[in-house]
Amino acid sequence: MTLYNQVHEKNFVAIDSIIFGFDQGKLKLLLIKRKMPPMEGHWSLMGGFVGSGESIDDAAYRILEELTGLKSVFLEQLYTYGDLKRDSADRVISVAYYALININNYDQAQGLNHGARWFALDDIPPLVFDHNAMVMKALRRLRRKTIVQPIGFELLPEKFTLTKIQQLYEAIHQQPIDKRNFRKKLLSMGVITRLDEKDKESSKRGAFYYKFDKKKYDTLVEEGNSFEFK
Amino acid sequence: MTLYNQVHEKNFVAIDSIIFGFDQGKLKLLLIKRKMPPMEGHWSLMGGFVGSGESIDDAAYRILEELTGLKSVFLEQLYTYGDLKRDSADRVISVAYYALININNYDQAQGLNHGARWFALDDIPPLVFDHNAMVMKALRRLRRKTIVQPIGFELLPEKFTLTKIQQLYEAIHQQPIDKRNFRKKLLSMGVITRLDEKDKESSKRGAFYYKFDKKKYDTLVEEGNSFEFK
DNA sequence: TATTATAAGTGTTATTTTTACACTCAAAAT
DNA sequence: ATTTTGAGTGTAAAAATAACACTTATAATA
Repeated sequence: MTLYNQVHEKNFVAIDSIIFGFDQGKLKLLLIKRKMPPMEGHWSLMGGFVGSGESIDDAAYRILEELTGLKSVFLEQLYTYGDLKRDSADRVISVAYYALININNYDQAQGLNHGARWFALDDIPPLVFDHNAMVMKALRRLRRKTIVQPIGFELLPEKFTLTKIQQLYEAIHQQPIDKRNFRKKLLSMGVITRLDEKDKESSKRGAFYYKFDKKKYDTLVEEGNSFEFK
Repeated sequence: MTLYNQVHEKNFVAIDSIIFGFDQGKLKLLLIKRKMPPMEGHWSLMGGFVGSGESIDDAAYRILEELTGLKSVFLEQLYTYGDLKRDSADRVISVAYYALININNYDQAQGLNHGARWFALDDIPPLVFDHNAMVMKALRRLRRKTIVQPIGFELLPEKFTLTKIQQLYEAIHQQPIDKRNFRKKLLSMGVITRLDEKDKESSKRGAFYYKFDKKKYDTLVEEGNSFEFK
């Protein structure tokens, strides 16, 4: 018995995860088929309850790992949903997180346990509760954030071509970008480095691989400059 | 007994409010003296627990009104703090909200009940738990948001002079702004209207009052344009 | 009533950033 | 040898931003 127990009520607190991936030029979302009532069998975000002995960040990482097998990936709190009737079974407050993962690293076996499937963004089915609203909010956040911070790279393999990253930005912002302007600006920021290796998959000529240079980015930030990319 | 009760644990969920005001050219914060253990007598954000029968937004409005007497003011969810040990008495998950109020409308009598006082931003005392971190986060959010949305007006009286709003922006962003450029840009957005009335308080000559024109702003947004102010 | 003091108000130019736009190159496949 | 395909590259116009200083209206004062 502690100080607050006499006086105040407790609530269920859950986590829901919006998991973004990028594949075949499309931004995608990892959804699961809900295995328990209410709404059993419906498409849903991955989620789970926050235990009384874990922080909400820890809970979010635990739940993400359970579905994807991934531990150290980009995961950021999005928003907390606290309407009374949002979960049809009981009063549950849900803290939504969004994750950006490199789709190649995703552990399919684990996903299948939950009936998980990747959906292209323009193909998201109706989801349980307020999950569609969560997705929309996450998407808006992703759009804004990729302008101001170099988090897009989280969705790509370590080595990527300029064409790939342009396609990623086009998918996120859903609009075509001028190739020359894009490259000029991205390279001028000096946070990606060209490797000596070429990708020969997608063209005969081959395209240079680049990688994100975290050190240079950190220096840039320390100097008070900012990544700004629109 | 409902579906989730057998299996999952509940947690205390609280609200904490970062309440901004603007007075005498300074951005200010409304803080209270904590009236109960733990940390009784220390400076703190206004807060309270979320009941099992109210939404978190409702709880935030209720708590804000209790301190300020104000109902329909700008109030937005900031971030949810969920570390295990953040409250020294028990495990409490706290959803932080920030409010922007016109300091003249604030009900002082009600504030005094809670031992409330306004603090200039560069004069914030050490606060209980993680409240100083909440304040910093709210400030960063306010800075970003005032660039992208016309929420600064929430901190001003309905009628304000161009000098006042410039002082507000200077206080928020903590840097001087060129007077001519500021006016040119703000007026060119066409979301404030000049009144026929002058403020004679702060100068002999008098300065025209302006008011924010929500209708024009809404039209601007509908047309796909955006308020962008740096 | 003339002078002074104070904040309000106002335009132009240089610099920087953003946008628009089309051809050559390298290499594999035929 | 020719064709096909995506990779790679520069310049000029337009727009946005930044820098900068004097005049005006009025109340207070001499």
